Amino acid sequence: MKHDIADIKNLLNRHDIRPTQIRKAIAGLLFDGLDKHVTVDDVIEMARGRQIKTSVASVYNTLNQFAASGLLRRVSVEQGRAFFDTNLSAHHHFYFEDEERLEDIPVDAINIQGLPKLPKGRRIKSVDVTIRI
Amino acid sequence: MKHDIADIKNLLNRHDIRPTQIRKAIAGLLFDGLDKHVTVDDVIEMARGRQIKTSVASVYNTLNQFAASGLLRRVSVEQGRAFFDTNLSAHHHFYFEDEERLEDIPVDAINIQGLPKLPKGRRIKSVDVTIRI
DNA sequence: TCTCAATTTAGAATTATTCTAAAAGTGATT
DNA sequence: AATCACTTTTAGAATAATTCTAAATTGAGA
Repeated sequence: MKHDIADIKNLLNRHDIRPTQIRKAIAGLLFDGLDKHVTVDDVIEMARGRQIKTSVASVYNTLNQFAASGLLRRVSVEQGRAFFDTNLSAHHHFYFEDEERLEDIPVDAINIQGLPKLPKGRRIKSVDVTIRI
Repeated sequence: MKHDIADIKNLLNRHDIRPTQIRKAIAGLLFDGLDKHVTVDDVIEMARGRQIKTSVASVYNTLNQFAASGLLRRVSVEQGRAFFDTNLSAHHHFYFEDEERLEDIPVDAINIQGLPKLPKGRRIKSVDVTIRI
């Protein structure tokens, strides 16, 4: 589902994020209904391509805040750059090492049976399955 | 199984790595029979503690080479530092986010049934399961 | 022991990210 | 619409992990 401007504002409001200019602009780039895995540089380029004037620091601020608010999922597959995933439903990843690129694996394509018992006082924050290919 | 000096030399030879001073020294620190997850800084500190004189660049060179030769497994759970895992048999990981620390999960504690079909011309390099807690 | 390619090293360079503090924007209230 | 209190944005500096460079050192084989 593609979001229009009102949807984007609503989405931000629902997550207690003040819908400022650049937040709306970046949300508009990211939440267009297509699942994406973007780096900070990707977002800077996308913004440039659509004449959105912003700064490197703002892109970092915004993506970090979106991730902290549960609007994006941060994916660590490389020791260098971070990827941000717009697909928030449960799923896994292929990582194409040579292309430095992620691709979603539907959750039901992998059947995980039985998780290990957790150390005391811990709860699961996420279960990440990455298949490197 | 704890390795003595001859074992370490043999281990490097078997992996076509010239057993130089610092390589033997770092291998001696890492391959003592206990599974470890170390960062570059950890190794630098371990070396210092045992009066092994070396440089930051050499630790990077050595760990990178060990990883490339299959003597270590590089683990990417954070966007910043790399972890190097001395346990080469199949297993998974707990990642303690607050402590920035890894712990092994035995392979049979998680039962993965059915992997997705791979994109054309690809083969699996690794299947990494990380449970963030 | 000599030689030469491989290795080590200190420090510079690079890259991703965070920090800082000043300028601009925001939303509520007159 | 003007004011006010706060939040956000931004350029550039700072930080941190890692790689690069080029000179010095080492080590395996003749």
